[in-house]
Amino acid sequence: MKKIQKPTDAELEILQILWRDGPSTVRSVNEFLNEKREVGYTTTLKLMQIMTEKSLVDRDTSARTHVYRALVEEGDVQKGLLKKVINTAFHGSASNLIMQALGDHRASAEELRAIKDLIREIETKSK
Amino acid sequence: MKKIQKPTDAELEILQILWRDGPSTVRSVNEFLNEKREVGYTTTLKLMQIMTEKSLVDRDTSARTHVYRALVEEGDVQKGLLKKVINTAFHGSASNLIMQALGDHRASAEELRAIKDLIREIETKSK
DNA sequence: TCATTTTTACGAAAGTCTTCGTAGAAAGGT
DNA sequence: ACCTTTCTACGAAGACTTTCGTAAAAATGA
Repeated sequence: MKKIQKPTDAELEILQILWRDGPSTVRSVNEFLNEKREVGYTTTLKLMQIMTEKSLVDRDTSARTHVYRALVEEGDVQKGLLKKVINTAFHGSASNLIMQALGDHRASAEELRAIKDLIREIETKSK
Repeated sequence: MKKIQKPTDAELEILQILWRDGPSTVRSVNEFLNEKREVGYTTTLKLMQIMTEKSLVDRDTSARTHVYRALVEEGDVQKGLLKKVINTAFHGSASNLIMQALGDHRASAEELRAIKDLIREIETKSK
C-alpha cells in the first residue's frame, strides 16, 4: 500500500494535464492552464518545482527545457481524495457517499447499466 | 439553489458534532473534539465564531453561555464537497466517482442491495 | 467580600497554499 | 557581437486556516 502525498487543488490541475498529455514542459502546461484562467508562467513553474519535491512528478533535466511527467497514477490520487471525503464528510461509509452521488446525479441509462454491471461483478466474486 | 459556503476541515469536524448532538455549547463541542485529539478551548471558540460569520452556524446569545446550532444541512454540505471532488478529480463525472468508490470499497451484500434499490428507483422514475 | 472559574472577544503567530517579481543563465535571431 | 526571448531558481508577499495567549466580564463559592 503506497502512501501518496495528496496534491493541492492547483497541483491537481497540473496533474490532470500531465495525465492527459503525458510528459510536458512547463510552457505547455501553462498554456493549457491559461485556457481556463490566467496564470503566470512562473507560477506554474514554481508549482511544478514543488511537485517535484513532493514526488508527485519527476523531470528530465538533460535539456535546458525540463520535461515533467506524473509520478502518481490518476486512480491512486482519486482513491486518496475519495477516502478523505468519505472519512470527513460521510462517516467513513462509502455507500453513504455512493447513495448521495447517485441521488444527486442525473445518471444516464448507460451509466446506470455500467454501475449495475459492476455491482453484479462484485456480488459474483464475493461468492 | 442555495449557495453554501464550504466548511474547512476543522469546521467540518465541529459541524459533525452539531449535526449529531443538536444545539451545543462551545464547552461541549470542545470536549467531544478532545476525545479524538487535543484542542484548546479558545481554538474551538474561535472557530465557532468564524463559522457564525460564515453563516455555517447560528447562536443563541441570550444567556452568558452561547448555544450554537448548525445552519447548514449535512446533506447539502456533503453534496457540495462531492461536487467539488467530482469536478476536480473525476472529470465532472459522478459515475466515474461511483465506480471508483464501488471498486475500492468492500461493500456488504446489504449495502449493495441498498444501492441496487436506489438504481431501480431512479430507472423507474425516469420512465 | 474576594479569589477562582468560566466565558466571550480579540489579536496575532505559525503553517500552508498560491501567486508573482527579479535575477541570471542559455538560446536564438539579425 | 549584441539584443531579445526563453528558461530555471529563488524569495517573498498575500490569502487562508488553525492555533492559542491575554484580557475583561460574568458567575461561583467559600
